[in-house]
Amino acid sequence: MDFINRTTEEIAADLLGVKIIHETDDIVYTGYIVETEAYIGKHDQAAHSFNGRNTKSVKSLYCEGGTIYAHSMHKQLLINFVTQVEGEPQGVLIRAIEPEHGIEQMSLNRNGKTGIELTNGPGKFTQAMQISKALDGTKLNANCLKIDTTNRRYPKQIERSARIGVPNKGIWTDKPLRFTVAGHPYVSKARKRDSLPCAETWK
DNA sequence: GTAGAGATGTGCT
DNA sequence: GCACATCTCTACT
Repeated sequence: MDFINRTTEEIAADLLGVKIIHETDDIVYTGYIVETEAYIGKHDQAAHSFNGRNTKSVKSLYCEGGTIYAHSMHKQLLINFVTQVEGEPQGVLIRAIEPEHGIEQMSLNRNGKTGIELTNGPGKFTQAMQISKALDGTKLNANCLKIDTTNRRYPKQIERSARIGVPNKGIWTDKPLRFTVAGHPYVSKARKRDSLPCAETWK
């Protein structure tokens, strides 16, 4: 996976279907990415790095591509993969996954929830997979959080739409920087009548 | 199942 | 104090 020599939008689209792996002491969680959002650094009013903002909490965004940026929000934890070269603060937010291994433990982590409620939101899948803020600033595949681009899947169809939870940000509110696997039931805010069985959304 | 309000913690101002 | 890249619950269809 090349996190540097492509635009952040291309990377966000290519991450759909990639296998994400989190190894803990007791169990290994895996799943497939089904929803991402691109944040385009200094020019993007919705990005934490807008206008070159560089405070302690966003400094991971300024690292080189492949670094993990973890940000807490309303008691939740959100995970981004940093893109581009060092000093260019762009990244891809991981919003939802289809769980594969460790589902029973995910259900316990999620207070007994089952089905799509396990991982169909950015704060939900981090809770289900027990991802911790300690990963902020570390690199992908260097520690317990990894991606597998060999045993990955490929979406039949990719859908673009405006990003979620980004109001009043001028033209950036409506920009189609959100990428989803078309029809996938684990995509956040999806209507159930619009979704297909998981197996039918992959090539 | 859907829509809307309230609850929350962290970090910046 | 306030703004948030959110979640959950309640009330209603």
